[in-house]
Amino acid sequence: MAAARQTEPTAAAEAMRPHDHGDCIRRVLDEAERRASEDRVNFTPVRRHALEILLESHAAMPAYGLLKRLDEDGFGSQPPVAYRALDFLMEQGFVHKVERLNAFVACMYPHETHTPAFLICRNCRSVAEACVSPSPAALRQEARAAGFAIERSVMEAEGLCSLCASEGGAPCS
Amino acid sequence: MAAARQTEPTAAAEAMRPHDHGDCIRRVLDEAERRASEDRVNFTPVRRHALEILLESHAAMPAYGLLKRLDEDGFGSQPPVAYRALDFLMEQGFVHKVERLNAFVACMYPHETHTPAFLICRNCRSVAEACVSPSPAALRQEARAAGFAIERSVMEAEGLCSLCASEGGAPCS
DNA sequence: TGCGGGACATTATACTATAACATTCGATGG
DNA sequence: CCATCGAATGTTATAGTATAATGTCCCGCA
Repeated sequence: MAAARQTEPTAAAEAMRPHDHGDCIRRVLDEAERRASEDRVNFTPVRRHALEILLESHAAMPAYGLLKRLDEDGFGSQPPVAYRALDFLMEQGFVHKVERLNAFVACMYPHETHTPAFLICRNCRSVAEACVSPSPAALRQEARAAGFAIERSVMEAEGLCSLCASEGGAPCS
Repeated sequence: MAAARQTEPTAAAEAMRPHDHGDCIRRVLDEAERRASEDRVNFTPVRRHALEILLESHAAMPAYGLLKRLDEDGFGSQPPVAYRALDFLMEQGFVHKVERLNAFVACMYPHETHTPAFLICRNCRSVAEACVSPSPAALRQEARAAGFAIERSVMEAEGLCSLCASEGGAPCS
């Protein structure tokens, strides 16, 4: 197992490792619930369930994968079902889109607005959200000089996670 | 005109402004030509022409937009024509994919390997490639701790360019 | 009671990307 | 000279992603 080679227990390192999702699911879901009622937005069943599904999977999930799950659970089978839920969840900052994969992940740090940064394994598609803010400062500087108003930004790193690297290409988890 | 409000003449600021593309097209194309023959890779007519088209447009172009242009110029009308050329150009680092737009831009700094960073106007879809390397260092640090091997990374900022901001939503150029 | 708006349902379609296999053509070596 | 190997291209089909457009339902509120 590659897990023994970890050097420091960072957030990304933790996320890459198998662990009990029960705790983080409950924690994030509670936080989302709280934020939603605070902001007076409508956290409807389908929206809540979509978030639950993404939290369970704890990996990048394509919209049509989410849709399939929602359909199985009785929420409808048409694309807008998934995309509307995702739009809402992204607006609220509960979910990020991983552009490189055309897939979606639940945000693990919903308590703070941030520039998400992902470590994406091109082999098993596992996605760890780094909690660093990888210097949007420099980009903001550039943007200011260009008169450009940044509204959203993403940094994505693709590569091979430790498990996939050590296990010769087998998908991890 | 918003251009008067620029503070510093950075690369992004320059790219956002209308200018004579002739020079940068020739410069980049020459550089690409040189690098291709140096690396013994096959810079075929369709690949070269695809790069020319992207350089002319100097904005994010979708694959099917490129395909349409290639078809008009007699290079074939089927999707693989465009995607194969794009794959080659991206491998060589002559073109970047702007994930957020599912679109492609010619790289303005083909002489050096870098982590591209884009300033994407959500209104006119203009794309300026910033020449800063926005601290992949922090992400690399995280990645190392997680045993994750970064192979490619991108930072994307979406917002409103100065022209679109000042002209109330009209597309620029 | 009527009205307005947000959420949801439904249908259709546009857009993005790749799989799979056939063909061509030039370089290389026997 | 010819075999053949591989890179590039041609061709057909299909998978996957996303949104437009329109109508309905339901709840809060004047």
